[in-house]
Amino acid sequence: MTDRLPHHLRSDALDNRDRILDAARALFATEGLKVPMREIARHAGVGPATLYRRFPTKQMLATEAFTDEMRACRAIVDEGLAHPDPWRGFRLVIEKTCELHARSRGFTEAFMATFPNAIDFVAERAYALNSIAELAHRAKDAGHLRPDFVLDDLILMLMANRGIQTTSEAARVAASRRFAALVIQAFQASPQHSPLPPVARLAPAAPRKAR
Amino acid sequence: MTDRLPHHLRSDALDNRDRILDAARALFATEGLKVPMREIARHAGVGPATLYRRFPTKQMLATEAFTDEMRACRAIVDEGLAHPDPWRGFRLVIEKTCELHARSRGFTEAFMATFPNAIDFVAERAYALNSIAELAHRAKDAGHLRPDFVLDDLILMLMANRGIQTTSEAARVAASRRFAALVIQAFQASPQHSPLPPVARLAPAAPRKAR
DNA sequence: AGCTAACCGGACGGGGGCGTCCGTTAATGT
DNA sequence: ACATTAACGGACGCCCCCGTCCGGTTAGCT
Repeated sequence: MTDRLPHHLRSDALDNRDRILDAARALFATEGLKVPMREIARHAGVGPATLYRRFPTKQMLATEAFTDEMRACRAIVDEGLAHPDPWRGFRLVIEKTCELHARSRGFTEAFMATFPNAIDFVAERAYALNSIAELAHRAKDAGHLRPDFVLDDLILMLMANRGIQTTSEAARVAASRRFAALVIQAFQASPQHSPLPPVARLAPAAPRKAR
Repeated sequence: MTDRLPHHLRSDALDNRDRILDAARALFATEGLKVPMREIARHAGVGPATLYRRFPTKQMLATEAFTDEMRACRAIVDEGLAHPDPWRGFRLVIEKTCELHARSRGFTEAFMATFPNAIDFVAERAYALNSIAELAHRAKDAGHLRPDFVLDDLILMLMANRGIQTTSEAARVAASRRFAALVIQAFQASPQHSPLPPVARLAPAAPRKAR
């Protein structure tokens, strides 16, 4: 899926590549995906040409830079799925996902892929969503998750979490943590929940053959 | 506060001014505050100079363009405050506020004033926040609002609501409506709410003297 | 050491947004 | 009807970002 890491790069080239990725990770996290490519190049101490040579497009750079986060994302849903208590697992997924996304502004944008041409995180996202759907199903059966919960609510929650922007990362994480707790409270089954307004189709999030 | 509306504008000038405001309202709502000034001018059918002559800065334009929303915002909190049942009033405020913000992407940005130099909505915002604080106090006393609710939670909710972005306005409003319902569920007092993570200071939103 | 190819980054032309200047147009009052 | 003057908008110079080309540099191999 992702292009093979070129095996026979010269040592300086490989070094530059790493520095570029480090810079990209740092800047994407703090500034979001919209940082100018040149800013990344400058921060990495290389020329623009070098950056474009290794990563012709920002999407390729982002895809490469966010593999760690993508792995973490997968680990989170797997952990939640493996938890003996589905409701506990569900809560864990929400908490950790919110924190993960709060830590990197750019990752959320990439994951959401609200961008012109979607980064090919689609497969990973579909996997995560499917897993969570399964988890939600179990949590409903256990009577802890409200029955009218739908998967779109989780996407709604993710989109909402993205809106939380503060000055420092620490403040953002703290705010996101509290937000997650509130969301969990909202999702919890309760004898007295009034009916929810209907969902609207949000994003082409379903693993469809669209295109 | 806001510059006086120039009394002695020539008729064509006044006409242009109105068209500019209409265009600004439309574009701010759909595209957000970041639309180029020239785009607004083009959409209004005037030259850039005319736009800049009437509204030297984007903030002034936004301030003028969003007076309706601002008025609506004030009306909402007043209505909520006047409601005999404080919890019912609180819910109304949340629902209507979410919808109002869902309808205009730009208004939220202006209201939040996350921007370089804050638009002088600060006074209005402070008024709204103070009113809601009072309302929340009553709702807590009535035992319907969870006791650990703080005003920052509402700001958190607004920020989160801003994150909801969809293709159409209708979808955004629908999503926002459901979001509001979930938030209300989260805020409702419940025998079984686990303690919330601590809040982090979010924005310099705190009204200076009051409280 | 010396060669060669891989690699580097400064520089270029294009595009777009910004705020302002100034020559032209037309609304207004007599 | 006509002078006056407010008002208009095209055009200018500035800055920033984009993606690419090309002459100089250096790693790596013999």
